[in-house]
Amino acid sequence: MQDVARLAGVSISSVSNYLADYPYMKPITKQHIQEAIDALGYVTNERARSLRSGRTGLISLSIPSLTQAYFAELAEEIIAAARRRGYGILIESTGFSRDWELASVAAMARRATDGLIMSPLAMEDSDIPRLRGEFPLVLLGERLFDVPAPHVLVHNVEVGRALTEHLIAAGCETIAFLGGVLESNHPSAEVLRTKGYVQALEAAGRPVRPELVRTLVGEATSRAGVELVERMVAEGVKPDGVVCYSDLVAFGVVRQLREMRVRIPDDVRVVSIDNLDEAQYTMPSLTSVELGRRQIAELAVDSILKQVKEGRAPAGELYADYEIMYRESSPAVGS
Amino acid sequence: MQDVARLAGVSISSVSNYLADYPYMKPITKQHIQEAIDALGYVTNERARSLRSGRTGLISLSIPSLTQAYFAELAEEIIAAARRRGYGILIESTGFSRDWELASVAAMARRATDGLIMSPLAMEDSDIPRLRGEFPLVLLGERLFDVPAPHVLVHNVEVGRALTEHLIAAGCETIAFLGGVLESNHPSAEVLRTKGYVQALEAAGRPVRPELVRTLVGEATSRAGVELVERMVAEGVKPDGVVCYSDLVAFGVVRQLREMRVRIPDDVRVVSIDNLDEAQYTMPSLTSVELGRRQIAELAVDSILKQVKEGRAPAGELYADYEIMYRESSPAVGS
DNA sequence: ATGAAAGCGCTAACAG
DNA sequence: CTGTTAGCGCTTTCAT
Repeated sequence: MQDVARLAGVSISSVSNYLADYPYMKPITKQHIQEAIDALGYVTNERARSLRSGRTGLISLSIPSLTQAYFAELAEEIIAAARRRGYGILIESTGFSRDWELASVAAMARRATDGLIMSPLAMEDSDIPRLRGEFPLVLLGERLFDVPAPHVLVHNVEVGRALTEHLIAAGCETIAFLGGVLESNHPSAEVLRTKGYVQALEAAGRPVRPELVRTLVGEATSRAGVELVERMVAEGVKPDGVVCYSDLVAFGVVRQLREMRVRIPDDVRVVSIDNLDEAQYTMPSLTSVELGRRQIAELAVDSILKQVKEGRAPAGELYADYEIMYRESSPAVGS
Repeated sequence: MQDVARLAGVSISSVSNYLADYPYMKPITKQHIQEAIDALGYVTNERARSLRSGRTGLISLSIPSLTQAYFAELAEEIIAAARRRGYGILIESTGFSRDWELASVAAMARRATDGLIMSPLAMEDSDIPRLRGEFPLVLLGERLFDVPAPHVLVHNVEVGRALTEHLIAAGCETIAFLGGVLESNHPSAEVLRTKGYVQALEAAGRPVRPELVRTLVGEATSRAGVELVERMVAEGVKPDGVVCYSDLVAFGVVRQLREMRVRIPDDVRVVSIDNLDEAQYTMPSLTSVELGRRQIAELAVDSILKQVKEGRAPAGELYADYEIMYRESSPAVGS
């Protein structure tokens, strides 16, 4: 920068001003500086800039695992949203471990990044005090509500309700929820989505039959979807409409139903949530809810950037819009 | 740090020495410093450290897309490998675009990270000069060989050969390669894997029948796999063994074969490459090659760290070991 | 075995 | 509109 200043015949601070788009500057001066920059191939050293300015241009993203397609696709959107704003994303994969989640919070004190977007899945209420602090923070999902920071949320209840309403409108008589949880006071995605399912049934004056709500045993994989269908059918439960907790589960559900020669959507309609890339490519393609990942990404990044300027934002809820993407497994019905 | 020094009754540089594990230091001094650090809750400011030391503790990872499961899972391993060495990973998703790939190279001049691990898929030979420079660099994959930097590679030819040999040993008479490319001088993964397939057939004294090598039209999705099978069967080509270019393609291949009531592995054995997480969960589970993602990750990160110390390494090839993971779609055969 | 001093390269008041 | 000045918080010789 010294060299640029010398070559341009100006002071070092004019160069700095130029780089910062300082408005009051003679065009001729600008031009000289630009020429010197080009001649020397100068690029600013981000390390020095960040020490002095207090900003790194980086945001930490702490998510459970990139191996889970939903998180990978969300990360992709967050990277894109950050880049549009001139920011970079440092990814920390926490593997559903409380220790790693806490580690990524602790790392904020080291000021290697300007803020943290995190999906706290393993942290406990007792860890909430550690999330206090001045650093910009955004939480993804409905856990840990008492943290003094904004939460970016998905309309889980409404999504469950909308999908169920769609199946009702399509004429389904017996609607199952695979991967749901009926009784619980923990506000997990499963519970909330199931709540929406129940609301829709009740609004339609239908009974909620517990044998139609099948809870996942382990992780939400397609194998789990296969098993859920096997067990349900073995018990003689035969729905003509199925809401799946997630696309991964739905992939297994669809596969197993076809295996059993059930026609989709003719015999059974299948709908799901996540709208993974792969949902377009299955046979049949899968009707699924786009949870607004792009919007989630933008809300989260924008909130961080705002907090960088104005300090930690208070607790609050930012909701993303969802959309049912109708595909072959359950086409839209004309209203 | 000032405060810590004052409280411990030592100089600021002793604190720095302590933090750097300087060996010649009285235990009592160390203890005082540690007490002061604990009392004040001091943590080093990484920004200042990196300005002075020239190291950021971050590595850039430039890959096409996290939406592609293979890259997402590779990224996961690289993040883990970096973390084990105290490093963080900044992910840049280039979306197969040459401009974004070049941007992530250009960003290195800004010194926001210590090195770059990149998968150059869209860059051209004419861009090679831009990859010259002093910054630590590791290339993933077989493209752009004339770059003066180490390449981390997968034994593509051998993998294609080993899978084909396995099918031959299993008694398959008619072996197809779905997603292969027979004629080409570009050393892409498709071409190399197909070359291995050809080698195995020739070694077994079998003819290479061009109608058995089906080239993908668009991206390697499961939908493409479905279409490949449809077209092949429509042409009357009916293999009893299938090597798929990747797991994603294989998912579609398996789905379509079952759709056509072909039994796997009884009528047709199916093998593939990538060993995605999902390969264990399909029906039947998929025999697939683990390309040694973990080793790829460690080789790449270690090379970067070595280059951080010793400067850009010369061109060279680092190979990861592969392993066939036998599953239901083609169980191992007793030799 | 410890301390003093000199910056790393840049930004941000503030003065002119 | 441009230049001077004073550091950001740490590491790193080099003395002692």
